[in-house]
Amino acid sequence: MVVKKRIYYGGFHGFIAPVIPKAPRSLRRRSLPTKPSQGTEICAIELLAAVAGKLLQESESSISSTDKHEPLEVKVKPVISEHHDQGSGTESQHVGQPTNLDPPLKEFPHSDNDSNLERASVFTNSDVTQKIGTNLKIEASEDKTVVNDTHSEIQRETIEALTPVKSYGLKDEVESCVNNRVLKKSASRVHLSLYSDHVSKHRGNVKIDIRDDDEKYFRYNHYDYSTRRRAFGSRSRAGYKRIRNILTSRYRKVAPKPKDYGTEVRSFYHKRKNIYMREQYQASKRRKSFHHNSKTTNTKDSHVKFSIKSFKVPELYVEVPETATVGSLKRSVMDAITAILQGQLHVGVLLQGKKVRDDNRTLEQTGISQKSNLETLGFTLEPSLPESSPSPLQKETPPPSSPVVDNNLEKNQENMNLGEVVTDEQVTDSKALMIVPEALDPEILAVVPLSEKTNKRFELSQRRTRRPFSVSEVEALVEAVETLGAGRWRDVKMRAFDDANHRTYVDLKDKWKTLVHTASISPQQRRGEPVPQDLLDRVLAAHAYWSQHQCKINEKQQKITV
DNA sequence: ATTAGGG
DNA sequence: CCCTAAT
Repeated sequence: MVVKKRIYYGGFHGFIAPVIPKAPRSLRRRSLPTKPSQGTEICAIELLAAVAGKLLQESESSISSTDKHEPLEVKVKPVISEHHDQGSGTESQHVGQPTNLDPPLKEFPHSDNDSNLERASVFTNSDVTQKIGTNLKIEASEDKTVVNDTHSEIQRETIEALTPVKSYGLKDEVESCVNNRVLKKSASRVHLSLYSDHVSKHRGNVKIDIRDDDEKYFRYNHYDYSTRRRAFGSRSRAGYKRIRNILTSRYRKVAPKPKDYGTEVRSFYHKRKNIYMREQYQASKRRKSFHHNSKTTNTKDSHVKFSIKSFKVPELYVEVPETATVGSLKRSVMDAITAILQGQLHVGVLLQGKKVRDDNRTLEQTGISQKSNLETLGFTLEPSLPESSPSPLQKETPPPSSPVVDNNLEKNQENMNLGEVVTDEQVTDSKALMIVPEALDPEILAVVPLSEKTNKRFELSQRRTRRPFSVSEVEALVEAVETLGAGRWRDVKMRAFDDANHRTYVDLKDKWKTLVHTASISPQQRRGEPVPQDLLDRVLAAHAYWSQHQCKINEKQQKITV
């Protein structure tokens, strides 16, 4: 029998799942805001991961609401750091001086914790955003005849404009982050510099769930001011179960079937911590820059002027052993960043969320003009990585920007099993791409505790690959329902799909539902592999029959009860 | 674990 | 397909 969300408390291969008392769903889902315990240290790295997760969430939610350019407000409460001894300065002193790595908060008069938070927020907005943002200015002509202004041109210029960023103080920023094991202002500062785009566009809060190696569980700063988003951070436990289930499920054919790692896995689990940073840079939809008074404004060759605040960058994946030195962590982070920035970069052009593929059309033809909505113009960086797992059976090689590592271990395997090809036409979703600095053991990765957003990510990626019913399957289903009736899906499953592990009775039920619908609409409206009309007729007949049959049963039952 | 139905 | 409520 196929199990999806079952908990195996026996643990597998030495990995013991935490026993969680079950409560009603409504209660379990509720996560009460919890104040941080006093004096608890937050590792900067974990904060980094948390912020990254938060930003990821922000970016995801922002897809549907791109117009909410609100500043990110990071509600991280610095627990340990002390500013009492710091003199108070004026705020304006350091604004715009990002290279100053001194704790920025000391510039503000110290009061209580809450004001600390505010200060952090202020700092990030004023400082970091400016930095990267002002570095990229691009100008392109709208008219091809005047200037070579195809998309390739834009892309080239974009890369050139990006170049300064490489040498620019990114490294210092990152390293200053890593230097602080205890949460300090500079830590959050770095995060935000990495996500400067979000800083300028989103408002949110950060919740940090930290679990230590002994499964203790802390929740920090659950300042959920936003009502439009579902809280994340209350599902770490569930995430564990998820992972375990995934590994043990026959449906989810995740590649890593653990060998006999036994205690090895466990010790590993205690040794390592996973930092899973995913970042989504919302492709900058920069507003028009304002050059209306310029003399060069003719009617003939209008130019498209815009600036790029930041780029949508694929996720960063960083894994570091807990026993590693801080220095090596620095290098790992640096590697991940440089790998993106120095690798073969491609620039994708997005217009209204859709990728512009034709490099040869003019901006005008594509609809990119100063008059039109330049806010919807965006760019993505698309590193091209070496194929991690070339699958000979894969008929269609995914574009370099598409997910390579992520959950494709599973997908690839399924593809091979079924000969199916997953075509990711979600061009706007070129997010999942990992930079793995060091060789990564997927088996271990799956067992290592994952941070919250990783869980979410993992779960999201676990949607089963679509498997359209074949005609023969439909035939079998129809036959079974004809004899057993609609509603006895478990019996239908056992009768006709007992050996098809990937078809649950829910699937069969759903399929029947769609079959009935398909049969009742005109052939022109149907999609997918056409189902023979005679089968559809049988569907309708069976549906009608069993509907009536059900009615009769109900009537009888009613008479009996009355 | 199954069933029913909405998303 | 997924998710949930209700059995």
